[in-house]
Amino acid sequence: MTRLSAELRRDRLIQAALTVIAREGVHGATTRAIVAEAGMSLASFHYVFPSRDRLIHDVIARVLRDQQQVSFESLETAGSPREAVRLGLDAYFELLSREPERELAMFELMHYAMRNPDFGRLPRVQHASYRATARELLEAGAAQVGFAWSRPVDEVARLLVVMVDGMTVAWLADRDDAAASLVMDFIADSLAAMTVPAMQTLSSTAVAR
Amino acid sequence: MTRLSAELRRDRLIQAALTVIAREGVHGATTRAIVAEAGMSLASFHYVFPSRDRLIHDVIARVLRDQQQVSFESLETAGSPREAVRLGLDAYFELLSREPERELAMFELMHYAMRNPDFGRLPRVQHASYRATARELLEAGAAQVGFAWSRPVDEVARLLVVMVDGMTVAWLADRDDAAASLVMDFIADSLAAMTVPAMQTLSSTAVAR
DNA sequence: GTCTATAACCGGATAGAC
DNA sequence: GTCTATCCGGTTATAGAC
Repeated sequence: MTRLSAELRRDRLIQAALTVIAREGVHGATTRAIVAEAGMSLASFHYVFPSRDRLIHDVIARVLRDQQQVSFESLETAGSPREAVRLGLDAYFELLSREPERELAMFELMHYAMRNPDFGRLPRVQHASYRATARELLEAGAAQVGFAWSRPVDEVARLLVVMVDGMTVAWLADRDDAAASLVMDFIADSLAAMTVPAMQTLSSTAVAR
Repeated sequence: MTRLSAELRRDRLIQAALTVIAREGVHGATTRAIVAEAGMSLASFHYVFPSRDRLIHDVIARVLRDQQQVSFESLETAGSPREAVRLGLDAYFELLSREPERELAMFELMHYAMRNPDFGRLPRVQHASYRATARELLEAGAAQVGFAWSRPVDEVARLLVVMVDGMTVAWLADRDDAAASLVMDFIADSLAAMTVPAMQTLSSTAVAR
């Protein structure tokens, strides 16, 4: 029909794939389902992607790129480290509750990548990207509220990702909001215990043990 | 060939399925691959299972049943709550390191069940089973080493499962043993902070806040 | 570049002989 | 009860017209 550039077509297919994967799972994201979602023909798919696996690969890469745009808004009203962490967790949980399939899809994509040797180090990169995002948030929170982390921030970021991932897995399985709230309280308490009041003249890294 | 009872045949197929799922993932566990692993014909499969999905369902149920047999041995030498938790975590990590695909398979099975409405509450049950096992270990550890949990043990169990799941996801993605060790130290410290010295005359539940 | 049509294959499930 | 042979729907990928 209308002539589209290969780049635009790739973008649309990746976006459509993400939608279908969230709705039907990686298994249900067949090339047919994806092109139907994108409103194009099956042949057009193979004009821009050599294979379905290559598309899945690029979907993961896209997710990693886009996820960097996290919101720092929720931190602005926090009065204490604990509150800053708790507000950030609330914002995440709100996202998780609104689109559970989206988060489930992230796990499915990671596991799919782990099973396919062609995906190489992508699972590793995906997890590193999560930690990098967590680190940014932790540093932004510290700057915003005025405190420093008493451990290397990379360590704190890893612990945060571990706990948030675990909480997500649990909530996806049992959909227990109250239990998730309990876990978030625990996370907030744990991270708050890793902070020290800010020193004006020293950078936060210099304060770390 | 040799005549087998339906029950025995079911057992063998479930066992074979578990092997194939660990090796190839849920996606790769086709009926053909499973019967090849079990050394029987495709028709035999459908003689005892109405469908592949029903087999997957039963595989999950089997896993839940068998997992109860956890080892309490590692706790015996512990001298403190923190050490007890750390030893338990070491034992788990040893298992994870030895058969990573097995743990990956557990996640895949849970996610597969989440995507299929026919599986009903099975994901919920699966997670509840993990927590129940964690609870048993926590109670055994307290009894063995001689301390009590200062929070409801169900809460502690949930936090433990959340952290262990998160650690597992992270390690499967990046295979970073040192980072996992750091996380296990954190878990041990966190749980140790939730203990109080045992009172001889009161049960541990009576001591909980 | 984009489409329709089809090749080539694979998977779950079944028929029917033994 | 157990097997071989087959059906049938669905999947990726490609051929070839426009």
